[in-house]
Formats: sequence, C-alpha cells, structure tokens
Amino acid sequence: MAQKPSIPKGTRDFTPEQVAKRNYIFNTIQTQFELYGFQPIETPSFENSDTLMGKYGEEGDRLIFKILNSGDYLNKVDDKLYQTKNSNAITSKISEKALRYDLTVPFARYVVQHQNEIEFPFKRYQMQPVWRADRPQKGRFREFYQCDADVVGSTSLWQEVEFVQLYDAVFKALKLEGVTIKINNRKILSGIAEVIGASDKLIDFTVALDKLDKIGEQKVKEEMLEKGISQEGIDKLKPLFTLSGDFNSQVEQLKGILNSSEEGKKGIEELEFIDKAISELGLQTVNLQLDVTLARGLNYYTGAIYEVSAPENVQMGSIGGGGRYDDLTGIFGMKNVSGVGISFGLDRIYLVLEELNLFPEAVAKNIDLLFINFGETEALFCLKAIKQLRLNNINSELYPDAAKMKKQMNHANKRNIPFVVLVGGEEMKSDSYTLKNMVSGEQEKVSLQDVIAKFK
RNA sequence: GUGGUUGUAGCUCAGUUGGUUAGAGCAUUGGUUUGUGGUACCAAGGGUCGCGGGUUCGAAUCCCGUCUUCCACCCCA
Repeated sequence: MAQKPSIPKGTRDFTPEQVAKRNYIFNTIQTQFELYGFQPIETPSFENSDTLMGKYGEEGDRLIFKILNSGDYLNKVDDKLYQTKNSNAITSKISEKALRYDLTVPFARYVVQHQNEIEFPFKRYQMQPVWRADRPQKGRFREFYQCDADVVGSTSLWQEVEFVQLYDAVFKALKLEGVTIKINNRKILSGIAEVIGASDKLIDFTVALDKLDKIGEQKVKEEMLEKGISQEGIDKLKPLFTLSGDFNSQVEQLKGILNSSEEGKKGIEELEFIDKAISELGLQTVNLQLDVTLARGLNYYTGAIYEVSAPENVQMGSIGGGGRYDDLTGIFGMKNVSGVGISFGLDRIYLVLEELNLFPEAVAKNIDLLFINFGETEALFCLKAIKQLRLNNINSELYPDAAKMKKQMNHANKRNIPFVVLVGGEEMKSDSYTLKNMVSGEQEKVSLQDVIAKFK
C-alpha cells in the first residue's frame, strides 16, 4: 500500500451509520426549533477577519483559524515589520479572512447587514460547523457543529423562559434524561464584583469563581488575591461559598449580599421572574438550577447565562450554553438591539447518546429488498420489478454482479437487508418472485403485487 | 499555548534484558457446496512496526525530531 492518507488533527470522517445518527439529532433539534417559531439561516464558513477578531477575548483570537491571503501574500509586508517577527502584527497583513469560530458573531453581523429586511423580533436558527484551533480531546474537536437559536429585537424575559422550555423539549425528544440547565445572570456577577470593590476586575473575578466546584474555595480565594482583589472584598464573599438550598432560598441569601447593588438586584429580579414562570409552566425532563458561579461567555453576555450539563453519569463537558447579550450588534454599529439565544453542541450530544445507548434502532435508512443477480436476462427482469417497487416508494436494489449466491447472500447480511428476492428461470416463466426472509430463513413464492402490498 | 500519553495487518491486540524470516483472534478472498446466507472445516492474501533522522555488527525494542491519539492545564460545544 502506498503512503496512508490522513486527515488533520481534530477532524473526523463519518461512516454511513454515524451520519444517520447525527442526522437523527439534527432533525430532532430542527423540529423543536421550528415548533418554537425559529427560521433557518446560513452564513459562510469564513468571514472577514475583522468581523471575528476581538470578539472572543484574547484566548478566542488565538483559537481562530486564519486563512492565508491568495497570491504573493508576503509581498505586502514591509521589511521592517517582517524583521520584528511579531506574529500578531504580521498576521493582519497576510490574512484577511478566517473560519467562523461560533454562530453568534456571524449572526450579529447578519442582523446588522440585513437590518432593513428583517422583521423584528427576529427568531432564527442555524446548524452549521464551526472551527477552533484548540488542542483536541474527547468531545473536543477542531471542527464541530453548533445548533443555535436566537431572538433579536426583544428585551422580554419571556424569551429567556421559552429557551428553558426549548432545551427541555429537545432533550425530551432525544429521550435524554438527567440533563441539568444551570442558570445565572451577568448582572448578579457584576453586582457582586461591585460590592467587593472589584468592578474593574470583573473578568478575573468571575473566571476564578467559575472554578469553585473544581478547585475548591481556598484555591479560588488564592487566585482572586493573586489577581489583585482585596482580602477585605474576598471576605465579603463568604456567604457565596456556602450558598445552599433550593432556587428560592439561594436567591434570598444572594439578596443579603447584593442589597447595596442596583445592578445585582436587577439580576436577581430577572432570575426570579424566570424561575417563577418555569415553575408555573413545568418542565418535562430537565432540571433547572441556579449556579452563581457560572460565568461562561462573559465576553458578550449581559443578562441571563445558561449552561447545559450532561447527565451526571456521563463524563462530558457542557453540551450547550447561551444567554442574553444586549449589545452584540453594537460592535457592528447597530445600537440598542438586544438578543438572547442558546446553542446545542451536536458532537457532544452524539457522544452522550452513544454512551447511554439512546439512539433508536434503525436510525439508518436501509433498503428492504435485495434482488439476487443470476445473470443478464434475469437482471433485466428484476429491474423491471424493481422499477415498479420504487414507483411505490419501496427501497430496493439489484446486486450488480452475477456473483456467487453465497457472496450475494452474505452481502445482504452484512448490510442488514431484511429480505432478498430470488428470480431465476423458473420464476421468470411463472412471473413469480421467491421472497426470502433473511432473519427467519423462510421463503415463499409470490406475485409482484404481493410484494408491493407487503412493503408499501 | 504549557506538561504528559499513545501509535505494530482492515479492526482489537501480543512481541522477553536490542538478536535470524514480526505473531494471534476477528475481518477479507478462495475451497468443501455451478439456485440458497449466518455455523463448521481447509487454505490463501495482507505489515516500509506512524513518519524522518541517530546510536549499534544488529532497532518494532534505545535516543532526538515530527505527526497523530487521549489526558491534565487553558478555554470551551
């Protein structure tokens, strides 16, 4: 064999079976998106670099795949700059396009660009691949799909409520039990930072707080100190680390901490609104949980923040996330358009369903009938029958070669084809078809009409 | 981006302190069986030991580089 070909790190090929399973998830999510009134859009796989750069923080910028300019791209770089070997500065000269990193920022660009054609509030969904130059691990790829639903042009908290319901509906439809939706509010985080006198260190503060369940209270405090948050401020956080009880009692404890922060109080109000509505409406399968340490996607979220955790018995990072962003379109020059949205991580949901064995049997489309090929004249006779079957929407095909019976039967087994049809000289004479059940081994001689009636 | 881990036949894996021609199971192909598969038996094909250097009389085995896999950071779906 020649040199084996390969695919880049963090990318995958999908077998027919895998594609069928992935489509099952896509279709399930899509069905719910449409039930909730979202409409599909698509955007290009790559954007102008300045559309993406600077929107995801420093870390994000590093993970964006840049596309080299065409032609003699080094020609544009002046010698002085080239000599500095400053990668960031040179990159902007030799790369003007980049692969999309998520679906939210391209969507914001879309909204601004099409603002005069869009009827607001605009509810769109989008299921497309995104690319990140991350170091791969299990459930972490360089090319993966996101399924996003967002509403722009409405500040109503009913949207937040509906997104919780939408999550619930999708996981119910996927029969995935034990999913937890963690919810928090950026305003609460800002409020706490304000109370402890660390408003200017909001990101450092929340990044450290986010690690609480992973590294523990002591380490979190150390990290905060290290980032320049005062000991006095950290002491004020004490009630935060011991927050306990259900949604309502946690909220009550939070109120104690936040009573001097207007923004923090607003955040609590919003959370209470969502929780009250959800309690009234009820959830089918997911569990809604307040988590004040949740601090994802802070780069643009301004209100509610969601994160979706897989069932506890599966080791997998978050399988979805989302939140409210009041000014995402602002970075593209369109002010005062609030948006809120959620995302499903298709590839991770796939891994979870696979691990829990939750894919329905027969997600793969298969043919019902394989006609055994006995030779030229028989093949033509079979194709006439197959033509009729197909006109009746019955999936069927002829084995292309007059190979040995054993080989053809084996082929049917390997492909899990439930029935084979044998047509030789005898059958042709009497215009009949020997239909063999590949599971039971039983066979019977029937007419074409019988076959159609059986499989239609 | 930092530190570690992995790679032997299509697949899952053996391969001793460096030592002749690198093995097994499954899968594939052919046969026992020229219109009846899954079982059984017989036989065959298939490997630059991830790739590239180095050490050595001699490397799958030791060293370096590189790619890939998975893991912990980082970050995230």
